Amino acid sequence: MSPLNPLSSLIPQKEVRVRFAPSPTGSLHIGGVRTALFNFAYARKNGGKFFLRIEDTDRERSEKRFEVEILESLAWLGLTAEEPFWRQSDRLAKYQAVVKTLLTSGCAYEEETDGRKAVKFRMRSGAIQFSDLVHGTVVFSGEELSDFVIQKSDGYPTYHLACVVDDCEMKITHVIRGDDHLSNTPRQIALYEALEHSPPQFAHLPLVLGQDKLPLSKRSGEVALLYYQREGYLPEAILNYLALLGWSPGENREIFSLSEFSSEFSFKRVQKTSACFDLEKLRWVNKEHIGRLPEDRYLKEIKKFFLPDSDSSREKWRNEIALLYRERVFVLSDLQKLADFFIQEQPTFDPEAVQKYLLDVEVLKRLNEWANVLDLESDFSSPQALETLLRQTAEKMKVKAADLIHPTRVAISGKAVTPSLFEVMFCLGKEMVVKRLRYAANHFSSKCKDEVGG
RNA sequence: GUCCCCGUCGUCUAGCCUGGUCAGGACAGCAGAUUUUCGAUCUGUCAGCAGGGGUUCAAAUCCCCUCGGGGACGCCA
Repeated sequence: MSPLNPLSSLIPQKEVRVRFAPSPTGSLHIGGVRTALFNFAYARKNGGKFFLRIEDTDRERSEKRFEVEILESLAWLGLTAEEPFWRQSDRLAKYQAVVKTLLTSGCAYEEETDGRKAVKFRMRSGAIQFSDLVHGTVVFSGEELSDFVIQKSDGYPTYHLACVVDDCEMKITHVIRGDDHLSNTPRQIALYEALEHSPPQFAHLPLVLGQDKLPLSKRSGEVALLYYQREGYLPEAILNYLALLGWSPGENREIFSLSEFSSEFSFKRVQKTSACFDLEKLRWVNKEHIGRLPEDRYLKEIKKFFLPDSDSSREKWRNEIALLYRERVFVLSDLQKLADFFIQEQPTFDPEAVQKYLLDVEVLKRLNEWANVLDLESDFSSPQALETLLRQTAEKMKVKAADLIHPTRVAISGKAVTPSLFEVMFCLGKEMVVKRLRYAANHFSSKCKDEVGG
């Protein structure tokens, strides 16, 4: 017995075991990811184990493809669970055996409705109290709870029964799940009692709501994790943002890694109130993570979204462009929209940009001259050389540099907004720049309004 | 309806447990700067303790009520 802490030797330190238990009735959604994340973090924090359990007791709605998708999504996120994972449909015999003992002990009874025979659990009376790690003490009264079905007429267990039986067998120590299960808890505690098993600790996390303040649903914008993956959100950014929904490190720090979150996680800092999913902030968090990526990782990730099949000869060129846009990319798929003119034969002209900078006879005349200058003698060896040349040319034309810069930008990119024009010209190359300047000068001249009025 | 949970800027939150710093930060918004544009960057700024009672010298913080939101009450999970 330690003289410093006599209690430590009396209370055996139980290994922390938690689980994420989705049902494969749809794509993994961001609320589910958040639940998985908090489970994962709590296990990590306590040197415990994180399990995955597929709750596929709804024969109608469960689909194998969703199970596969959930597995892949968790792997992509890096929320790795113990192998192998559990699947409830593999354990029907176990549930049926438990139902039998409950029937025998009188805790359950059969009931026939509309010719279908199910088994119901006899809810006990009296107070049912538990201590929730997020909410503190919660008390329900057994009288308010009615008996409930634990085995369906098809022989499958219902959620409550399967969940409790598995949590017992998996030796789950902490059930960390969404707030929507808070009122299910007294029913499950009654089941633990009937099975003569002590209940685990419970922690009910605040719900993630859609932007409309309503619970996540198909109507509340995009809820599937897969969508965010395809848009080019980084797993670390999604996890970081979701961690912020209901938890904070307690200081003014918002960008952190999964391992930082895991080592700092505590239920003491978990919010009791539900949180709205804010796409704008997620985008910002994603941008912050993109900015923190090592260059090679950034290039590797962006490659999935920009010229993914380019051969090695264009690899260098693609990387130059990607780097040019690095601080402008919020989600990886932004690049293909922002830098589309690099890979298109002709840029797609933004009508507003054209209107503002190109529809002027004098401007187009200058662009033509400028194209000739570039064609004849230009030094495309560096962005700096191009800038010098442009400023000299503007001076000869007796116009401000900006009066040549903006039209050039629109002519070669079709856009009013790009990174530094000289970097863009440099990446695009002499041939393409000259060609596009001449095309614009020619093409838009017919569209200029005769200002003299005719 | 009954029971349970929750209520700090538009949104995410710090502060609450252990009353006493102009209620702090972030995203969005707005304004300004850079003038090679802006959805980039930098700077500044607006905005909140749901309401009402109490306890106290002092309440976002403790207590009660009201109101508001959410959840459960499925042979869904």
